Parts: sequence; C-alpha cells; structure tokens
Amino acid sequence: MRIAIKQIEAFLAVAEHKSFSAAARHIGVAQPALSTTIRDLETELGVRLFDRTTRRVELTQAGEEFRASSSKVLEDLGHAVQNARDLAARRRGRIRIAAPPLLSSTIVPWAIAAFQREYPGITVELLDAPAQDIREEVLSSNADCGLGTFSAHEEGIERTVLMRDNLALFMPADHPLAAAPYVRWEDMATLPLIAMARSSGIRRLMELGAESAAQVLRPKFEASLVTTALAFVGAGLGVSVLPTYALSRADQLDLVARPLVDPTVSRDLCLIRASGKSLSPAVSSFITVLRNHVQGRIPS
Amino acid sequence: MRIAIKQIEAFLAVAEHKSFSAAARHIGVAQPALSTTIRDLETELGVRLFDRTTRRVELTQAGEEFRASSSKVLEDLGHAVQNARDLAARRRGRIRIAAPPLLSSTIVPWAIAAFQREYPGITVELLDAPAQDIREEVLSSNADCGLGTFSAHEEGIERTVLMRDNLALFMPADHPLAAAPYVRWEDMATLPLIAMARSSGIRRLMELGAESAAQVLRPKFEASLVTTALAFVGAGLGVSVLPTYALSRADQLDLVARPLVDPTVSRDLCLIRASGKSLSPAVSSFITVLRNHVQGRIPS
DNA sequence: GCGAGTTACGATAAACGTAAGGATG
DNA sequence: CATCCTTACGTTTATCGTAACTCGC
Repeated sequence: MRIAIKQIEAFLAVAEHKSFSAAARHIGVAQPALSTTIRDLETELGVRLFDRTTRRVELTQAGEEFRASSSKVLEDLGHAVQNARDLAARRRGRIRIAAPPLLSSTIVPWAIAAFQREYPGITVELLDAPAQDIREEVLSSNADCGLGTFSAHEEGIERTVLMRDNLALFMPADHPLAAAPYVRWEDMATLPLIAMARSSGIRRLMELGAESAAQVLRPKFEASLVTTALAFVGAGLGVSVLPTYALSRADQLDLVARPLVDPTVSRDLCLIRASGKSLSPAVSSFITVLRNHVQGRIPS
Repeated sequence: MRIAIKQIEAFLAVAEHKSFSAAARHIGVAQPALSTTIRDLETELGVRLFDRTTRRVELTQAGEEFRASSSKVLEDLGHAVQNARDLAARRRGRIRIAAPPLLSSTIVPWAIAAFQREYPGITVELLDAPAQDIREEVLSSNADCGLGTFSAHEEGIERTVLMRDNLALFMPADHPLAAAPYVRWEDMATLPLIAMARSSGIRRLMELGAESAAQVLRPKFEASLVTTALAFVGAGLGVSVLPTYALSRADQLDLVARPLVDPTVSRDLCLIRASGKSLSPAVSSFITVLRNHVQGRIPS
C-alpha cells in the first residue's frame, strides 16, 4: 500500500471543489503540489480519477467509485483516531477497580461518585472481591488496579500507599471507654471481644497489637465480615477492633471508635497495579481522584 | 489528520508480532525507524499504544481498540484500491454503448460477445436508440460511446471511423440483377423500390447516389426500420438500397446484395465519444475489440 | 552480558513552493 | 487574453539507516 492519507485528502478536496486551485487553497498547499499529489495517486491506482480540462474538473467513473469508498475510509479512520484521543482526554474509557468488601462499601463508592462527576464519560466497574483475591485480579489484568493492604515488595505489582489508617476500638457510644480520646490495649483486655475471622488481615493486625502490648485476647465471637462485627457491637454483645474507616458503616448503630494506642497499629491502605503495564489515562485520573478523596478523610 | 498509512501499517505489524525487531524485519525497515514511527503515532493520538519493556511488547487498552478499528480501516482502503485497480485491469467495470437499431442487431452483439469472452468481469449495456438520438446519449454521458454515421466535426464529440461501408441493392437471390457483381443506379431505376423513411440517413444517402447518377427514384413503399424493408424485399415486393452489412439480418429471406456503383456511395461507420472525457479502461478496450471485429467483416 | 527498544545524527529521498509553459473558453 | 492545470527545478522538510546508549532479564 503505497498510498498516503494525504493523497486521499487531496483527492477528496479536489472532488469536492471540482477545482485544483480552490482545493489547494482549502487545504493550504500550492496548487502545483496538488497536481503532483493527484498525479501520483492516479499512477498508484492505475486509473485516471479526474477528467480535467483547463475549465472543468470532473470525476471519472473510477473517480466516483473511489471517492465513495475512500471518503468512507477516511471517515472511519477519523472516528478511530477520535476514539483514541477521547481515551487520552478521559472523555471515554472503562476502568475496573478491585477492592475488598469493606472498602467496596465505604471509601470506594464515594470516590467513584466523585470521579464520575469529573469524568462522566468513563465507565467504572467495581470488582468487590475477597481481600486475598485482589492481588490476583490485578496480576491477571482482570482489574486495572486494586485496593487493600499489601506488603511492600510483592512480585509483579507496584504499590502506592494512599493513606495510613489505625486500628481502633469500636463500642457503643455510651460505653465507659468512649469517654477517653484513646484506648490502651490493656483497657480492653477484659471486655467481650468480637474479632474478625482468623484469615482476616485485620485479625492478624489486632493480634500483633495485642502481642506488643503483652495482652492475650480471647474473642467471644468471630465474624467474617466487618458489617457483622459492627452489628454485634451495635447489639451490645461486645467491642471490636477494626480500622477506623469502618466507622462509616456504623451510622445507624450509634457506635464510636477510639484509636488503640501503645502500640498504635497502623495499616496502610494501598493501591496496587500490575508493574510493566502503563496506566491508562482514565486509571491514572481515577488514582488522582481517589487519593484526593482519601486525603480528605484521613481518620484521627 | 496528520496520521499516515505507513504509521498504521507499522503499528499493526508491531501489534501482530509483539516485537519491534520482528515487525521491522517484516516490513523491511530498520528497527529504530519503527520505534520513531510508533512514537510519532502515539504522540499524534495522545495515547500510549504499547506497553514495552525490553522483553515484552503488549498492546495497551487504547492500543487494542485502535488496532481493531484501524485494521478494519486499512482493510477497507485495500478493497477500495483494489476496486480501482480492477477497473484499470479490466477485471471489473461497466460500459454502455449507444447504437442505432440496425447496428444493434447486426455488428454490435457479436462485438459484445467477443469482448465478453476477453473481459468477462465487465458489464456491457447496449442502448439501442434511434440513430438521431445517439449523439445526445453520448453528450449527456448516458452512454460511454456511440455508433453510427456522423459528420466529421460535430460539437462536443470525438469521432473515429471504424469502417467504410457502401450502399448496395438488396433483392431476392433469383433476381436478374443478382447475376452481375455490381449494379448501376440506372439499372434499378424502373424497379419497384422499397425505401427507408425520409428522416433516415440511409434514405438521404440513397437520394444522393441517385442524384449523382441523374436518376429520380420513386419509392413504392417506405419503411422506418431496415428489417421491415428487408421483409418487403423478401416478399418479392421490390428491391431496396441499404448498407451491405444489413445483409446479415436477411439470412432466412434468401436475399442478395450487390454494390451500387457509379457512384459508389459510401457511409462511414463511426464511433463517437464525448470530447474532454477520458476513456475508461473498459471502454478503451471495447473500442479495440470492436475495431478488430469490424475489420474482419468489411463487406465487399 | 545478551537481547531488545530508544536516542542521536548524518545521509538520502520525498514533498513543497516558485516560476515558466500550455491549453481551453 | 485570462484562467487554470501542468511541468521544471531548487529548496526545504522529513524519513531512514548506522551507531551509540539504556534498560530488563
């Protein structure tokens, strides 16, 4: 294919204006340049596209046919290019975020809402998956990025810390410990504890904190989902150790959270994405929005 | 549209081979040239099309989309170009020939048959029109070319003489004058004459010949169509003056034609086409076939 | 350190514009 | 004779290939 788009554009311009001079002015080249461009195109196709006398320029039969097909081709190409540019301009696109249950029902929906306001053309899909599956979803490119808690140097992913959250003690608002701004691990040792399941990352962090404070925790109940644990606390069955941002799921339960200190157990909320893959423009913008959104909500 | 087809071809080659080096070998350029071509295309589109490490080259999301649309565009363009080249190669096309009734039923069908054998892909349409309409059909571009008898310098048409035919006397095979190889105008003066209508070109030529021979013809019958005149002769109602090639329409009638001499009245069979319009490849080939065909059939 | 993509730069080739030529109405 | 397309030619621009560099495995 030795044909250039420039040649086709020149051809269509001449066909439209029925004049080399007018077409040359229109596309901003000297008229002799147009002549040679058309001549080369005709040579390439092997057919004469225009019947031209000094007074009239008219399409030949072959020219008519080629005009119809090539103009459609150029139109399609224009659309293809526009689509690509729309992606770049975030006017269009599709992103897929993987997040664990708690984040999927707290921070992420609000971040997505903010993102949608700014980039209404982009489709956002949220893949709410168990925390241990997030990494795999990102690695397999099933999701463009993932949220959760991840260790620093995992294989094949790049990690960015979005915010640092601390473990807090969740209890009914009228609980005695709610009076103080902080709670020490020792303070909760004797309270009935609603813990997360042993496979949970939160559970492990809790045990880490308790161990540092030389406490042994004896959970009275175990829950797989944070919402379950919150409901137990709301029902007055005990207290729970959860990340502070879980508070946003406890609005109707009249709960409070007080940061656990000595030690403060922090938990990084991270964003991960497959290393080696470039961020699509939409994902890159989503990360910015997410980061801004999260920064405005850093708990205590 | 500052995008070149070359760029798209390069892009598709890289996408296919998932390698710059392999793609560069495939399209026959140095690999650094490919790099810059892709880079320019990406800049133009505003998106990164490939995620490339030194070990892997993979399409981005935007690249996948652009690959789908642009490959289709290139395919369509290929078809458009192929169509144009098919026209040039006479593999395809459509031509429309205008011819008067007698030619439409004698020479032309055989010429078209010969043409079709050589160029089976081309559609040939025959517009059989009254002789006086042929020129108009050609001028209005309703027909690509026309056949008939035309004077040398008519406005807007170019004329090519295909063959020179002579007027002859048509009579039953057993007619006394059929014994001689020629007939003189005086010989037929007293015979019952079936003449063409006064508007006919043949009629005018006949009167021209008679006048030169100082004869006054008194037609006994007049016919608008040559076939009618031939039928009258076949029925023994008289003789007629017609171009020799009309003999091919008189097979079953047992007629003979003897050239009229002193003077010999000649009639040029011409091909006309609109001046200023280029011949389409198919028409140009048809003219060649027609000329060859006619040359093999020049009557006495 | 080898293989693969990128950057730098000089050489080559294509495209363009100016000026002159030719044909048409 | 005025207009418009074509041809010719010198200049500019862009493209390409070689070589040196960089990165990842």
